[in-house]
Amino acid sequence: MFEYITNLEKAIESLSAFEKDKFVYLDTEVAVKDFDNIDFYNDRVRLIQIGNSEKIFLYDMFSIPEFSKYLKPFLEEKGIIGHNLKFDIKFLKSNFNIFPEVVFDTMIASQLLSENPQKERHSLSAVSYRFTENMIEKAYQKSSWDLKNLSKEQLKYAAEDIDVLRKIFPLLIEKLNSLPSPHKATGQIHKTFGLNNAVAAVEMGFVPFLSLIELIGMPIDKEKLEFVYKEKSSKYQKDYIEFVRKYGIDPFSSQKVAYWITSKLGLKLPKTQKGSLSSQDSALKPYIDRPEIKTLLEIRKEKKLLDKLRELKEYEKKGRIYGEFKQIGAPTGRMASLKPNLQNIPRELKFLFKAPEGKKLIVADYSQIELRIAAEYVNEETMIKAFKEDKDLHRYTASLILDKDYEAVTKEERQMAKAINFGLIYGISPRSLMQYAKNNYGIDITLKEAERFHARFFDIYENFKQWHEKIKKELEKHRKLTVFSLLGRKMTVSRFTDAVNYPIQATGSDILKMAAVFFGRFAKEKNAFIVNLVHDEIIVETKEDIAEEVKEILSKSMKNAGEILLKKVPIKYNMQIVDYWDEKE
DNA sequence: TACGGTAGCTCG
DNA sequence: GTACGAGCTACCGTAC
Repeated sequence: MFEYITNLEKAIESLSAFEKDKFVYLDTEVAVKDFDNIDFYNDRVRLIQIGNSEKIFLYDMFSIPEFSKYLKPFLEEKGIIGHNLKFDIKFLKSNFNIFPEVVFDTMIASQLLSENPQKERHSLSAVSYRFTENMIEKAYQKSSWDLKNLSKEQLKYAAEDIDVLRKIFPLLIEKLNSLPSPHKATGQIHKTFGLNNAVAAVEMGFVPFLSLIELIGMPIDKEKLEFVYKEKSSKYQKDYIEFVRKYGIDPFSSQKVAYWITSKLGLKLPKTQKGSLSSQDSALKPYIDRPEIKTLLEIRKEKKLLDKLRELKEYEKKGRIYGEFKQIGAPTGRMASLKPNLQNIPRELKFLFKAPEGKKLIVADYSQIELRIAAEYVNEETMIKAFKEDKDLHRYTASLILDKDYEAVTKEERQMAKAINFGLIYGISPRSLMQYAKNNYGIDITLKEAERFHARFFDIYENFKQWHEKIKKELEKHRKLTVFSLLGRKMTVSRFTDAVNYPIQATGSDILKMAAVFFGRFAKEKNAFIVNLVHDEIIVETKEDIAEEVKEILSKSMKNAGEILLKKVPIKYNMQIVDYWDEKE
């Protein structure tokens, strides 16, 4: 049963029912104008539902907006259990300046427990069905929550979600706690919910701060965006027309381009998988010395940048871009960014992202984090030693493979070694190494040579060899393998390359998320906010006069996070106070 | 006309 | 035997 509250006194009094609870269940219903385009600043919260094991109250925030004053200390003290709390926290923060930090998100929990988090659904109804086999009705979720009088059905629906949370929470906690966890969860979240799994504790801690990132948005120079768009647009149109006039070819018609290049220009092109002639950029690159090819590639590049500019323009609102993040976007725990994707902004456009007047950006990234993780993960002493001596790892690998002096390694040799080093993380084969060298550096090496480099690499870094062999054996035997990040994120793989890559990539995401949580907590009073996260990079927006202070906090956060998981390999990161995202280097 | 899958690009 | 992860657009074939 539930109680619908529209009276302030009753509302205040009702809170005493939760006196003894460490945590409460929470949900909100919001009057949203357009569900495809939710406006977290202008759409209004109608209901806040709060419950414990016995009671459920539905607070009508249209009737009692003053109640938020009482709710703020209450919700910021108690633990909060909810489903997809990023949504609720964004509204609580924007509507009432309420920001709970001790939370347990049942959606995140479900994702962490899933063997295939991308392919399974994690809506409240899906999770409820998976864990309790109860079907629930979500038809009222998008009903009109701005009606003067809410219907009985709406209220019943609003209360039901709390009831579902009550049922699934203990099941989720128990399952999370039964996962192996090499690190012990500590702190408020662990204490409040009895959550012992460290990965889950980090993810839960991250939920409020990811909510803030989305709510605050990434600052962009609107005027510059408009200007650059217009400029590039007219240049592109001019170049495109000029090209068609000159050569009679549409640079985007792959068929015609391939015919033109092979028949008219007499050049050779590789085949695509389906057997037709390939005219993708990489196939044309070898002929970049020819002016017509160079122009063609330039036009394609212009078009791509123009498309991206159009996309940014579309999402820009008053000098900011409010993107979305999927907290667990990949099985490795990496986030995904969408609407728009702020994690694949072309380098050439990063200068558009600019701190507003009186503000600065702090742009920070971990240096070669994945190689450092790999060295730690397999305890590869030769590589650990190189990192300890602060060597340029690619140059170092080249010098060992080629048996040359560290100083004598050429640029090309270093590039080659870089490919091998990266190949290590991805589980490269000699064949792909050969392909890579050819495609990316135009270096023609034979399969034999690639095999020799490959073998030499594993002679030098012995523990990597043993690691790879162990994985291969296990996979042959069982077809499947469970691997863990250094924090303990669990992933089941069936491909060799995944078994090699996942624990490394996942440890990187563990570190970044921990750093973001530390920063969020340390910088709370500074009014400084993370505005973007890109796998190994953190971008903070801060007032100019305290930028140095905030930079120190960020530095500490990144260091602490890294050192929790990397005990043998030193952490390294770059950090700069700038106006533009691309200002560093 | 709407949808699903793929290729090819961007980033890490 | 397979170099890892993501999102977005354009494009193409298929279903209605």
